[in-house]
Amino acid sequence: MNKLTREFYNRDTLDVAKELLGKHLIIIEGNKSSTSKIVETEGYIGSIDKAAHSYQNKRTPRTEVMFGPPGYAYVYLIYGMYYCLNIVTEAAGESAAVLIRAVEPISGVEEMSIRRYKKTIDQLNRKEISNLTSGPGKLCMALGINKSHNGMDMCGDSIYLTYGSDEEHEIVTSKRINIDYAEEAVDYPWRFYIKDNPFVSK
DNA sequence: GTATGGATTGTC
DNA sequence: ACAATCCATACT
Repeated sequence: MNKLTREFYNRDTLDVAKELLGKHLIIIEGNKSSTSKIVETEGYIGSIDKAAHSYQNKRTPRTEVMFGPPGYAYVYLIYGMYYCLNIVTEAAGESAAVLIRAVEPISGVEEMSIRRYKKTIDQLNRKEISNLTSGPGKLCMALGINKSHNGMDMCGDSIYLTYGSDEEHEIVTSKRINIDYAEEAVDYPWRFYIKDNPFVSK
């Protein structure tokens, strides 16, 4: 399957956020791999967005990767417990990224189940299955994404995206989640998800 | 050095 | 409704 190239990410952040829906996220580690379908995203645009870590192009050790070239991973720890995965967008010098808020498991699901619940997939109940990857922290746990992935090239060979299947999907647009502090930016319609997909965050 | 709070989740 | 849990950031 064709990989998304760096040029895909070198564009308007909200266009990238919308178009990432339905794409497949591939992670290779050793002889194992996982595939999941992106079903929910949010755009963050440092130059104008009070919800972004890099608001007003604030450059710190943490936000540095967002100022670099597009197609790299920005991974940060939230609430002292969970990691969140973003893909850097727009040209180097801009500080913008797309937060991957939810994915649908496709392959390597046994590993996801173990990482998330220390149980095999057949031991999971209905609720646990629907909670495998239905949130930004959940999907990082399931996919084994951590601080070591920060700054990784997502156009390389160990973590990358493909065009996936060409299934139709309807895109829903909404306000972003859990950014109550962001004043006027709380109302920006920069969250996108696939309508009726069961793995969209709750 | 100290203080503050968060792009979340699971449980109560 | 709220605790868990800790690091990045801002301030002294």
